Amino acid sequence: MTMEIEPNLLADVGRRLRALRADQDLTLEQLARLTGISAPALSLIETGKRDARLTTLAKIAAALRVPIRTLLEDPADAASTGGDVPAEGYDLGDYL
Amino acid sequence: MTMEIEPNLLADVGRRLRALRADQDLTLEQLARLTGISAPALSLIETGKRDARLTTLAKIAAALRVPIRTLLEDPADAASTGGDVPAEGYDLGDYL
DNA sequence: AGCCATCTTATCTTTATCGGTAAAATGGCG
DNA sequence: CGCCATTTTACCGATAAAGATAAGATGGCT
Repeated sequence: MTMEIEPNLLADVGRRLRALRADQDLTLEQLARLTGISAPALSLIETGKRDARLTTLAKIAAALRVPIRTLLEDPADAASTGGDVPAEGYDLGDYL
Repeated sequence: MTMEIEPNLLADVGRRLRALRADQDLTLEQLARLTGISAPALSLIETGKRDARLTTLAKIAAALRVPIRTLLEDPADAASTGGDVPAEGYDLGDYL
């Protein structure tokens, strides 16, 4: 279960981005000036229609003054922060 | 201090990626098959020479069985997980 | 030294991001 | 209702990612 790449990853990140921007009462135009990313590009990212590059997300996060990881984490499962490694006894079967 | 986009963001992510892959004793070839991303592309990402897209990082994280955020967080400042928003009384000055 | 696995780098093609601009939706608000 | 800000969408050109493949480089190991 859940082996796809989370099809709404982009939409989720976009939603968080938009919420963050709204929190600071910024328009796309203003964020565009802060980031150097055009407003249309920001719109596409926020609406989950564009697969942004890592440095692009980093610029936006920097302008919004939040760590990049904030854009990716579900506030819900953010509780499990502290233990990450998958137990190491993980076998890939006949995949390899 | 540190207002740039963190010039070694890609190198840092690459290092974490490589460490994660080493932990599971995977070769680039094997990870390539698991992710659908070519081994050369993985190599470029791990050496910080390529600015990967978000879904690309997501595929790799999924194959390595770690949350995507793991690739972006410095284990050092991972302690501060829990409070993110920058206090809201943040002013952008005459930037806008 | 020679072999072998692994990783790196290079080249090429396809595809997508991204900035710019301009034009359409959307949404208040008087 | 018509304005106006904001956002969305569409097109363009330039740059870059990503797959494929092949050629080097690196390193271990007998």
